[in-house]
Amino acid sequence: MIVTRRDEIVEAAGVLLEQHGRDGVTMRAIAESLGIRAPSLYKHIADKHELEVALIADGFVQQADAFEKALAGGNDVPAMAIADAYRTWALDHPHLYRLMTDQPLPRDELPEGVEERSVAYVLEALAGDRDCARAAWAFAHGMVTLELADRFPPDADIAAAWRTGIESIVANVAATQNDPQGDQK
Amino acid sequence: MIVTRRDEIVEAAGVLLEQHGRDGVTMRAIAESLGIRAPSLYKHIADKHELEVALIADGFVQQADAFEKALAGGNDVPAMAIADAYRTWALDHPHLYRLMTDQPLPRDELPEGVEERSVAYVLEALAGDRDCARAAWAFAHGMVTLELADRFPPDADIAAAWRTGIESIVANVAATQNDPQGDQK
DNA sequence: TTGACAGGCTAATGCTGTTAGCCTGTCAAG
DNA sequence: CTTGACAGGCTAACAGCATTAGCCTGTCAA
Repeated sequence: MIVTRRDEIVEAAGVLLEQHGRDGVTMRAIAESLGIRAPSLYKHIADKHELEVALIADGFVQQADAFEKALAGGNDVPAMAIADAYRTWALDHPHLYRLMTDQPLPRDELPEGVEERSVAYVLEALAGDRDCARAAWAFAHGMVTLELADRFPPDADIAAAWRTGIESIVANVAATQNDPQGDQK
Repeated sequence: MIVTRRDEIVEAAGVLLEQHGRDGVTMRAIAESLGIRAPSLYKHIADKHELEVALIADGFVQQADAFEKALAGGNDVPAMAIADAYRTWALDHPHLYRLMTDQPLPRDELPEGVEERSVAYVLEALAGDRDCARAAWAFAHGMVTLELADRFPPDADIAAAWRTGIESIVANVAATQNDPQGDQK
């Protein structure tokens, strides 16, 4: 597998992002960590935005890999396994996670299928119920961003809130499955 | 009620935020909309951060007011009323909403009680169940940010996902109420 | 040997927040 | 009245940001 200069640039940007957060990712810093000057970067990438898109795409792949591993584990309730993996991955890569979710997704610029793969695992874990999958996804995303932004009080039992949320939604899936037409009782 | 120059500055910043998004809020733009020059702003505020904190504090008040009005409405399920108000307010003030949630909350710099008031309504709507309140809050926050970031596919029934999520969590509250010790069946 | 091109470079531009230092109008104290 | 302080403007300037223009050099194919 050949490593182009562009790949090196993206990787350097990724390292800076993890280590120094979003503000640490400047064109000068990226260039410096490669031993060149900032304007030279533009021989390989169009602009900083393209760099961010590459990082985001990378993030989706990593995230989907984490989901896959979690589901493969097996014994757990699938939804809970995904939820754990979601939280763990996000807390392990806070800056990348925020980069991926802070802004409208630049779908057109992302490689085909990269987003879908990640979403597919969530859908699978919720037995294909789209509304529940979206609710679970939103819940997980909300939990993570609130935790990353220190919005929960210090004494909050965050794990309990996760269990409560996921169990509630899973129960709803089960109910819908048993009673697909939504007939009453 | 006296309006200080500082108030005018904060208000001008708020208008710019609503109209042109976060990037539109520059010290020069704020100054220009008041007919003065950027450096003069520093006679009234310490730095841009202080300005953002003021906008955030304002946002919490607005949000809490919206919740209050929603709960006062009455006939609905309280949790659903709050959820609707949450979504509506956020979609009406997308830039302010993001400013409020994008970054770790600068709690020390916020006026006392401003955050608590907003949270209290959510807790009230969930019958005081803290885990469920946190789950519901995270769910709502996640739904809003995903919607604002265009993360749902165009054909997604967002309202249905809201209903699914809130109903799931409310059902869980009811269950816990009836069975507070968590005994089985 | 020539010519093209990849990939560096410096210099410069226009944006950002922010500081230093100056000036002027208002207003209270002597 | 006059004096002096101060509030609140101002210009000039700085450092850091992404980015562009234009130049130079080493490599490699024709």
